[in-house]
Amino acid sequence: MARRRQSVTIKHVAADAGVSLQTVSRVINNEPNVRPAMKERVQASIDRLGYTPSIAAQRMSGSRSYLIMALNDRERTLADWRERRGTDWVDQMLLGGMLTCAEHGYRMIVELIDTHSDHVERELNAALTALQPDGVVLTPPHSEDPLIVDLLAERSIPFARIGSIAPGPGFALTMGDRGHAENATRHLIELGHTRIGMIAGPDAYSLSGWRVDGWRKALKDADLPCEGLCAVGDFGFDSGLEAARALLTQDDPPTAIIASSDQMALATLDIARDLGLLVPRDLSLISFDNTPIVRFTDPPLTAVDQPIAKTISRAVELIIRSRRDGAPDGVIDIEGALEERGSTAPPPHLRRIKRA
Amino acid sequence: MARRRQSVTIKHVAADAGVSLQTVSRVINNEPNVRPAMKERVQASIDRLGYTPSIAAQRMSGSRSYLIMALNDRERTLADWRERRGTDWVDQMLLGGMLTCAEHGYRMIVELIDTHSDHVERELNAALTALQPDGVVLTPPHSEDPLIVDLLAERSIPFARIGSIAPGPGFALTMGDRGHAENATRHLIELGHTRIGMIAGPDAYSLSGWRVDGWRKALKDADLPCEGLCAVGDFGFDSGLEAARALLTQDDPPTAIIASSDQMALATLDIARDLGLLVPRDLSLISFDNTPIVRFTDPPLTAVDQPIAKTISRAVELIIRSRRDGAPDGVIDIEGALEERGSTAPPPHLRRIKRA
DNA sequence: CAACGCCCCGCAACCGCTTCCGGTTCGAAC
DNA sequence: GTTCGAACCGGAAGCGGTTGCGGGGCGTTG
Repeated sequence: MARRRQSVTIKHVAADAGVSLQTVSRVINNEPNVRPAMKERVQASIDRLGYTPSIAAQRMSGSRSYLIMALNDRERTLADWRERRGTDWVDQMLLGGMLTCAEHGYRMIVELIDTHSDHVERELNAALTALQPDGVVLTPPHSEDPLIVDLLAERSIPFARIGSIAPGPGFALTMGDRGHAENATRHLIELGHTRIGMIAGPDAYSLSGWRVDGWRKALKDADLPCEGLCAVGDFGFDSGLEAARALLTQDDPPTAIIASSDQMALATLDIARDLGLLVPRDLSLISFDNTPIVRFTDPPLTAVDQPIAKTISRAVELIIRSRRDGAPDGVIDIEGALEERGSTAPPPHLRRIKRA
Repeated sequence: MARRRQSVTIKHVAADAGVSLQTVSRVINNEPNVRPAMKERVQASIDRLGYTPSIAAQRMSGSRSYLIMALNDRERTLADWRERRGTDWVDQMLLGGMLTCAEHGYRMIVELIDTHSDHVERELNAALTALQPDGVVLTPPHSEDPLIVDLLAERSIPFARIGSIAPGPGFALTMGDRGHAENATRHLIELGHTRIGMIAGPDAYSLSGWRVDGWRKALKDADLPCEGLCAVGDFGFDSGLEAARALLTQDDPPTAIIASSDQMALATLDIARDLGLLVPRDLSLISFDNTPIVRFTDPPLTAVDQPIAKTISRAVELIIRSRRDGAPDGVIDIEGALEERGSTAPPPHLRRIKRA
């Protein structure tokens, strides 16, 4: 029971239990062909000595490293961080992934990679050979980068593509962007809005397109116009300012806006204030993401919750299980939900009618 | 130049350069006794093949794992996350640490550990032997847990204690809590406030005490009272509600409050609204943390910025350098700053005088 | 009762890299 | 032209596990 400064190794356990190394190894990995009595004896030694296998050694000899790598866009992460905007993606990713990894004896390690750089391949290769992860989680925009996807496929490392529905290697997971945009739009239509604007994300992200599709479909189903009601941003605050101003200063401005990110919604809130518009009296606002911030704005924002953590968690599970069960087929869709808060209400003209 | 599905190892490089393994190893680790010409040749092969050493193998043979472990309190992290409060600590920790690690060829891995549990020791030991990190970063309350500190010291793993000034093994880093609380209080005094309340953090955190000390000192220097003006919370939103209510519903309530966390400040904002107090007209408010949320509240909160990322970054640097330079002496203090926003103003009675 | 096969367990090799140590080469001093 | 030390390079062991394979025990069968 004496605590030692050197870690206990499999050798110590073997000696303690009076068996050979590989028997201990079998017990650790739950392999068959070990008598229950023997298994128990070895387990007792393991518990008593407080033995834990070194993942470095496991990786060296066996094929598993018990590491899952989560890739993120360096530039965007750094920008978000530098400007103290909150880095919800990294945050949610880490937590959702970490917990699920822990449940299976794995660990998650976050890696930042430049996206638009000619040495992406080199960077990724370096990370892969350095860490030798058992799986990789890709988030947008990496999940749609053919270079990265191909590289992982070529190395036959299981990986998950979040926010991509393209067929191809790896598992595809989405967060119901199309449906949620449609629902959000419909929600606004039901409140009586007839001119509903959209601030879309950048084209480089497929999910930007899906959201626009959902918005457009809901409008079409209700015979409402969408021309001139869609502005494009880059998910960031500044781009949101510009997009919101463009939408709200036109001749017949929308009475409701769906923003493709919380940051752009916050920007819209600012522009509305500048223009003397009260939210939700004069303008209804729905955002995507549902980061912690939107609960504390004035008014709190109605938002589509993006279940990032849940999605990453599912991705990790798929990766870990893929060793046994193989790849799942089709696109896995994780549902979020519209969280109603104070930024949506019937449009001004309906109010006036009611008052009259 | 043909890409291979198997990683290139040191053997391939050695063969390609026509030298032995250990020469390559020397080049990688920048060891002396390698002729420049030879070094160049080997480096060329490394570049051409895109070789990166496997950290698992490096850990196995040598003494370095190139991993730094960041410990966090599981319960608190999970609670923060579940309730979508934002997990700024983890976030900032990860980013600050990750970037600095990357600069030195290290990687950071976040580990959650239960704090108030009898198997802390077991959990920590397991993580240490599994990962064999080259260093550990401890945050409050772990940084003040003797069990954890002793365990790390015993294994002679370099580690940093953030938010602890106690002498002992490891490096101590703080974020100027005492001084910042004093400055914040003085700022309010200069605005004319004479009754300044404090919502402190839990006693389990030493920094809670330091902040109270700073607040008390500033008041004492100005001959202002502090009796009955300090309430205690646990950094969480709910505890903030209670503390704020206690302070603001007493007979002679404070006209300004310093909250020891953003969450408790947000709670104070809610209570003030309930009591019909306008911030900053009737109540000035300063918070600690300066998480992204406080920029978007109404009004935006004046806050003491806690330079978590910078501190973690420094901690990582110290750990990595300690191999060469040994431990720094004394407590390292990373300065934050008071970021003035819209939640502080002169107290009501002064306003009335001015108006009169 | 001998032969056969299955279930257990252990010996040895090896994963990719570093470290210890011994051998070779080269330039300078005598 | 030797001698000698420093600089440079390579052979071999070993880190802590896993995997392939071979051997002993024991129950089943002819």
